[in-house]
Amino acid sequence: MSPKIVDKKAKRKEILSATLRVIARSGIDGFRMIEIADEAGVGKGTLYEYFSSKTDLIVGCFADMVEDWGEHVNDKLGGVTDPVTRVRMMISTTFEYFQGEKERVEALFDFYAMGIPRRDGKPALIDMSPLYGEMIKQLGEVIQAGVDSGQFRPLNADLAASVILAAIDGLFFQIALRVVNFDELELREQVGEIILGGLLPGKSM
Amino acid sequence: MSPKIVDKKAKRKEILSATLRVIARSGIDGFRMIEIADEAGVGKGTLYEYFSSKTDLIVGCFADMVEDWGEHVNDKLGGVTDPVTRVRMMISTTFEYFQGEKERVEALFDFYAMGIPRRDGKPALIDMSPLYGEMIKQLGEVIQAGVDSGQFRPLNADLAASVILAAIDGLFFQIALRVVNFDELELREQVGEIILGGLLPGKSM
Amino acid sequence: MSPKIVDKKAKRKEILSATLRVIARSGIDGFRMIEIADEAGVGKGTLYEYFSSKTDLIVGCFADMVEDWGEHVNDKLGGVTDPVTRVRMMISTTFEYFQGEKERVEALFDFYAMGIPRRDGKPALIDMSPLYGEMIKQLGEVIQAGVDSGQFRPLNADLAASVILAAIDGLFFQIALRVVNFDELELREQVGEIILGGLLPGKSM
Amino acid sequence: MSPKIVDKKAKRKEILSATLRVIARSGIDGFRMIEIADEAGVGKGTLYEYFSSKTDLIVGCFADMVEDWGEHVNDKLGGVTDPVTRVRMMISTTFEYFQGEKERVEALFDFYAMGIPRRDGKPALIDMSPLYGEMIKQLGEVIQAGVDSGQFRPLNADLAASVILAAIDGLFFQIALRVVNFDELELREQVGEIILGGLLPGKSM
DNA sequence: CATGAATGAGACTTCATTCAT
DNA sequence: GATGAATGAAGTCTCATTCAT
Repeated sequence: MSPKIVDKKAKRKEILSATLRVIARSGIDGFRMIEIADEAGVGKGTLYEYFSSKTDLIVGCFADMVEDWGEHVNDKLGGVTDPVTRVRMMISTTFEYFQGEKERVEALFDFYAMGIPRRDGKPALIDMSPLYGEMIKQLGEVIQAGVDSGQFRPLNADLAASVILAAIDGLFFQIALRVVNFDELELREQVGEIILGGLLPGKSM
Repeated sequence: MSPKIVDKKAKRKEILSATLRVIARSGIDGFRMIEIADEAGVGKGTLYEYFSSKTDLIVGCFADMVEDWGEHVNDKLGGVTDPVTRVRMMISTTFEYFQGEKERVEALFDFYAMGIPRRDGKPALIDMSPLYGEMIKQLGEVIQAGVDSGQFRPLNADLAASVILAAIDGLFFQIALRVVNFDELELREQVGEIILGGLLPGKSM
Repeated sequence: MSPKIVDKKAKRKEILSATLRVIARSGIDGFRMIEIADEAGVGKGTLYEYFSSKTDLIVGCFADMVEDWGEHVNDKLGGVTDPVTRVRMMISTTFEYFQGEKERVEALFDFYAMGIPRRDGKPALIDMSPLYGEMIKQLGEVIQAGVDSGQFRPLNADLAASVILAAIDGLFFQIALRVVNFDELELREQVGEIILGGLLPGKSM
Repeated sequence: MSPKIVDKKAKRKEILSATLRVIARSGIDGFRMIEIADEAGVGKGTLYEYFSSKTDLIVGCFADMVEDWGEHVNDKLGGVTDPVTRVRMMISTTFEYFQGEKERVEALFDFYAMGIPRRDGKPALIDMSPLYGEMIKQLGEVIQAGVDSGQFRPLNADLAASVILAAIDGLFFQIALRVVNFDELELREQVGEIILGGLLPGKSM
């Protein structure tokens, strides 16, 4: 009579969380739906109650991570208005976020591979262009503000934004490869300064 | 007595070339061996005369590209000794190499996804750690020379090398996403300067 | 909550039964998994729910037949203690069992071919040595008892057991070849007596 | 001008000999044409100069062995006319022949499996019925002569021939399994007597 | 709602056979 | 005559997805 009460929201989140762990562990091509089911502690059929297909699950997992990352960064940058500080904090909170759960970094490049538009016409599973376009735009505006205020060198703000985001992505790859390790705060800040170094006007350090 | 004479080296190269094009077009998980065979204009069985498995083919394809890139860069950097010039040229020739054949960029992140070490114990298909370790070491030495000569700011040379390589990787991703396009020389040089900007001592530009 | 309920034991048995029929019909090398699936009325994938590989299926099929044959013989020999009767009945019930379903005889030599140890090191798919060792031992003990009681001539009991089992095997081959046909009880008993003849002390018949 | 002179007969024989060794080593389903080529020291294409297909090669190999065995037995039985001696020698020379080259025994049951007529209509690769029919007929005549002369008990001569051939076949199987070993002459003769025992009139041995 | 047994499309890989040299 | 590179048909096995319970 009284239908079982299920917190669909929470179970969905749990499935997404399990998916991230599994992708990090087995890679996107390698993993099987049964792994997700086992990891999430549900039956295989249940996955299809929440996601219409494997692809849908992967896309949902990436979208969830991006949204989560966005919230994390926005929380931290809340009232900060100074351009230099905003850029510096964007970099540091991003490292902080991804290093908080290693799975995020380990899964990241699986998602990236899925985001490349292919020549064969069929759209990439995940269309990341809008995401990157937006990120570049937002970061570019901050940088432009910094340029206008004289805190940054006069440079192509959008290009600078591209490079900063690129450096972060590339460093995540090296972290995933385990050729660098930024767990120590000091190193992380040094990297931040090197990245920022390209923007700051001449200083002797 | 006089068997058919075949240039196995050339045919192997042709298969690798076809493989790169197919990976760029269809992605690493998506492509099927028959696609490579068709693209290379050989029979399916022939692929297995040259590569023992799909994995072997993928690994061979990446190794071939890395080797080719290495030769390309070394050719260009031949007699150059000045650290600043070496770094600048490494960046520019790398962009030049990858943009020379768009397939390289489009396939790159498929390879990257395969290079991530997984928690599940089984080794990554492609172990890129040594490659990156070596690249960081070599670039780091050049940067260190520049630091010693006062041409670069005093900074952690290996970390700076990491960041430069990271920025290049990350920019390739954006190129693959088509959110940036460095086909124009001018833009490419601007990017080079932004990346280098982090290393150069204060200057007003 | 209430998943589909399936009698896995019965379905496994049905698959084994289908396998025997298919091997009898098409031979061990010739048959394809789809034939088994069709014969058993299940999908191809289902076979792999019950057996991990084609080899596993073949091995299981033989093991099942041997077990079934053993039970059949033991049932019949239940309370029989007289050595001569036991040997005679072992022979007759074995013929009875295998002729009860012609597929058994027709598949037998496919299994036998798989039981031969190969020089190349890799173990035979089916290790029949223990089975034959055990059969010889058990039959040998019965014969020895007959020798001790004077019902059989004094002879090497294990060797005699070997020869009896050999004659049965060899006759199955001729049955499969259709050069002899022991469907008639009379012939079957004549054969039994010829085989036994080697053991019994001089008699004029 | 002068065409290469090749002893096709000898090369054919060498290929057949290599085939027997390979079948003994790898089994009939397992072996590959390249193995035969390597074992015979010729190219793969050369095999097809002498045999039209893999099947043809297998059939030729078995036929060759049977012919060779026939000659061997006939040589030994040359002038022997006494039925008992002929039967005894047929048994002993057959053991001698097959144990002379272990490959023969090891390959035998692969051939046997191919000789079973299948229900699916298509004829067995090797039709052994005529061979066995002929063997039974010939051995049966000898036994009948022995029965007529009073040297054998009065029994169904063809049935007895069947049983004797069956016992030999079955013992070869046990030899191949390595559960018995008749390399020692004494054992071989004991076995011969046990087999013959079924035929000889009462004697106390 | 939840489950997992069943399914079959699809992909890799093998290997007998061909044929240009 | 001899060879072995090339081929593609064919078979095993995987795994996303469905659906009866």
